[in-house]
Amino acid sequence: MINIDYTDRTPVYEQIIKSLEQLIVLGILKPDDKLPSVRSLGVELSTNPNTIQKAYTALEARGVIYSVKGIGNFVADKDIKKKKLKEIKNNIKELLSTALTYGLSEEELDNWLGEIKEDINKN
Amino acid sequence: MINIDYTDRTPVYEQIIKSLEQLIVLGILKPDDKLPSVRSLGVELSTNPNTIQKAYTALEARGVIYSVKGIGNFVADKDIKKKKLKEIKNNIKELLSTALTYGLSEEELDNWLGEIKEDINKN
Amino acid sequence: MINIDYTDRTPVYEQIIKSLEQLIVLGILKPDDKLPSVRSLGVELSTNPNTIQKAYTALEARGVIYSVKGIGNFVADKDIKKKKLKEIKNNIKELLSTALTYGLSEEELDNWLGEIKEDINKN
Amino acid sequence: MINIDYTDRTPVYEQIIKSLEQLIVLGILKPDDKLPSVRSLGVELSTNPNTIQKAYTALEARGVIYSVKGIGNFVADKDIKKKKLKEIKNNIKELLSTALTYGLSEEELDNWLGEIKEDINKN
DNA sequence: GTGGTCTAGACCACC
DNA sequence: GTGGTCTAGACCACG
Repeated sequence: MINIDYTDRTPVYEQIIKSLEQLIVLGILKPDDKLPSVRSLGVELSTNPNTIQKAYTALEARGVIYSVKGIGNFVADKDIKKKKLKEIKNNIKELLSTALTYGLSEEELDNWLGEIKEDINKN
Repeated sequence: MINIDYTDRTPVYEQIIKSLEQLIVLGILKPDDKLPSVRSLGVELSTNPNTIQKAYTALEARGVIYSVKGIGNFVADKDIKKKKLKEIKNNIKELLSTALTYGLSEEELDNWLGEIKEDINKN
Repeated sequence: MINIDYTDRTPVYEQIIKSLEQLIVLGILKPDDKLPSVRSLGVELSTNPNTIQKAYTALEARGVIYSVKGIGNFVADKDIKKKKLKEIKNNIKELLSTALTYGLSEEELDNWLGEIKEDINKN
Repeated sequence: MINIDYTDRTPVYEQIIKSLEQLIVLGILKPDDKLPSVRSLGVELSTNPNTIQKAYTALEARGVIYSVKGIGNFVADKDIKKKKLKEIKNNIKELLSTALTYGLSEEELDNWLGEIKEDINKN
């Protein structure tokens, strides 16, 4: 379920975080579901268990999962979806505003959005 | 013209690259304009000339500037603008498509875009 | 496997780049093979790790290798061979065309090529 | 008659040397012809007179030109052509031999040469 | 003065 | 341990 791209410059632990958050947002992992153990996921992704641990610790700090000592890690939050969508919206806003300072006219912008929506619908 | 945020975790040389590209895209630096010398910019940004050199070398590798030994570095490309806008467009497309896989309806998406455009026009 | 000529005026880091590209083209280093670490190669070539780093960074920018932080650098491209051969072909073409503008007749040219091929076959 | 490409990484004075040698090989500048003065060529190429002087000094060291104090610089050698052609031949030989070590078969090589000759004849 | 290369030594993030 | 960034200081080639 999780794919790591070692070619990518983004750290492995961040890729794991992103993947897990996605699985939760998509509802594939539901609240109180048990996450794979640090060791087993380490084997599966052929990466260092420390790296998995780092990802889990970060997710716990964000309140996305909670850990029960000696038992395992579990999905916590139901509101990641909202947070993620808000995040995406802000990113888009920032991108569009820099595009405008780069001289993109409002008309071109509307063309862009049209094209993008078409493109996405194709796939 | 260039501001470095030393508290920012993104490398100084990348901040320099980004700033210079922006100045070029905005037309403040035009083709064949001379860039500040590695030493002078080093003093100005109170950073090491090697760091500036690294940024300049990277920009040259990308074809954004060209360098003449013993003379200086100069703006090369007139098409960075297009490239940058394309880059931004692709980023937006990716963000929107993940938003949709996260369950955003087309209607909500249009609301988003409306709000975003309003927000930007305010400033 | 890599030899550096410090009396040569071409920069050390370029010599390293050239050597590594050759090892890859010759198939001695294959895709996803791990390159020596910047530090170990630095010791081996009795040069500064920064110089190795510079070579690796340039190779990564060209898409010849990819780097994984904390792990190492790895061979990426399988098509360097084609690129290199194309490069050579273009160089030959340029040389021959200037030879012709210098007044070399087509007959002499064919003699040349014959001699050259003989010469190479001897060794 | 002389074009300098400041984008090119090869030093200006070497570009000047190459250009002058070419003019001589092509017979545009003939033995005992007077070369432009250091100052006038400096103005023409909008480059530093020192740079021109450096080129002239190098050409004199190679026996391609001779200088008469207070009078000017003059074309000397009639055999540059042979030297140049020999040089080109050696370069081609080297390129071909590396191409072969890179795994180019003799058959492919013959194809190459055919294509190259065609290409040149077109222009 | 300008770019470019290199060294020595340090520090950080990642695994 | 690995890559990556940065500093300080030096030297060379070029114009």
